Amino acid sequence: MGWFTMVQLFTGIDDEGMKQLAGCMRMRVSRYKAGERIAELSGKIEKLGLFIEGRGHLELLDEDGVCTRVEEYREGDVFGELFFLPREDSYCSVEADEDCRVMFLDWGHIVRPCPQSCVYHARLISNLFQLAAEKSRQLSAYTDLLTKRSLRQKLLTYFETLRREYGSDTFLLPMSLSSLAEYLCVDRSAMMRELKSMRDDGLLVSQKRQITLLRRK
Amino acid sequence: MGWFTMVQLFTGIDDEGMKQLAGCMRMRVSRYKAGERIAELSGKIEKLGLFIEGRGHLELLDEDGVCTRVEEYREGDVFGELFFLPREDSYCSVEADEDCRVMFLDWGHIVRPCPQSCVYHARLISNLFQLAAEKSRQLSAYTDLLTKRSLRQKLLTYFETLRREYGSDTFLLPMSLSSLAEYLCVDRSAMMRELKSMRDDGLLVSQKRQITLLRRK
DNA sequence: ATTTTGCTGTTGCAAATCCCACATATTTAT
DNA sequence: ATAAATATGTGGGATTTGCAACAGCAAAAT
Repeated sequence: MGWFTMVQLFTGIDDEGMKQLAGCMRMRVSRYKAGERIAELSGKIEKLGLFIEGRGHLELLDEDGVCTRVEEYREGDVFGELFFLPREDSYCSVEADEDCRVMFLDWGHIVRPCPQSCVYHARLISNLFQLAAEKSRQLSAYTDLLTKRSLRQKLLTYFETLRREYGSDTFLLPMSLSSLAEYLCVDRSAMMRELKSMRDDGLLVSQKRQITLLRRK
Repeated sequence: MGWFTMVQLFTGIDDEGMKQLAGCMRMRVSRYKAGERIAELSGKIEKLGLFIEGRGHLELLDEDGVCTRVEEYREGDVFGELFFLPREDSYCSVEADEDCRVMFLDWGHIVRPCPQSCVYHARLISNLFQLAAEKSRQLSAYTDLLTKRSLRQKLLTYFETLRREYGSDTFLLPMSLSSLAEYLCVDRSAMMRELKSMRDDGLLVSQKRQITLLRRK
């Protein structure tokens, strides 16, 4: 089987299907050097890209000229207006952090009814819906975090998702403590203090990025 | 033209198209009394509903048995796993707040390639993608708010979106000040204090729900 | 007409959080 | 191997925010 079997966008599609889709969707692969611009996102759904090799990110230039990295991409990740629809008045682009190979699919051909009305086409659409739904879920989970009123609640909520994900009370944070503070939108020193306080209260054991939740309930 | 022309889900679809789709999608309309359960959402995309009449909401029962209203629906609004995909371990349902009429579309028939590969079908799918993208954008805008570190920044960010929306420096808040505080996840009295401080600093004029932004930049 | 309920506006005080500064690992680059 | 950059851990002190309480007002219910 080809490389694409590992890509969520193409789950359920075999070699035969890929061959058929490649023509039907006008798939094309482009190469980019680190630092190059891969695509610009508009206010309408019209592009769909897939990172085949290398890493990149989506950045947003706000009206004050401030540039922020909004999403990070690596092999297998998709981007496009379906997943991030910029406001009309902002400039938004996907940039290569390393040398990349990126596949583009023509949006018009995705939505347009396939002359052969092939099952592969339907599967691709289904996969896209799945990806869109998961993206929403992810965003919801994040807002759920942010709406928590106290630092402790934020940490616990986040740790809880990690516990579920790893299926274990002990896990390693997938990022540095500094980054975690940023992610939770709190001050790092305040977070360290709160972590200590949670250790003191017997809620968890922690050392560097290793956390063990106690008091399962 | 029919009532459905005003519904985002059916934009671009005429009477003829609706007739064709109705059979093709196995559309069916059900009635519910206030308080009744309209649907349960699972962890897989398999349902799509549309409020034709009446209001309702989506609620989530978390593992501790705490119930929260997550989304509110009125005429023309859609719901389903595409828009809110619950975690496997949670119970999630749509409930009627008033007497309702709700249309259901069969998800299998939406994704399955249409034997006639009709353009209406393609348009519906396209509309669904559009709705999914807008849902994501909305969530992103909200997280953007919540990631702001200070109360003042939260207020300004929110007011800025209202200014854009209304196209005017003066506007009426679409909710009570109390609800706004909840929405921004801050204490109401703290918010009132901050509003006063912003008035003192000449950033805006405000009285009750009426806001006028000064210092446009 | 009266009561009840909810929204607005304000205050003192307590608690949580942020900012800054420093010391020590640990990792990365040269 | 050495230097530089980044990550971790801690603390003091200023600031922001949350909490609780109250009063005036307006809308809605009785």
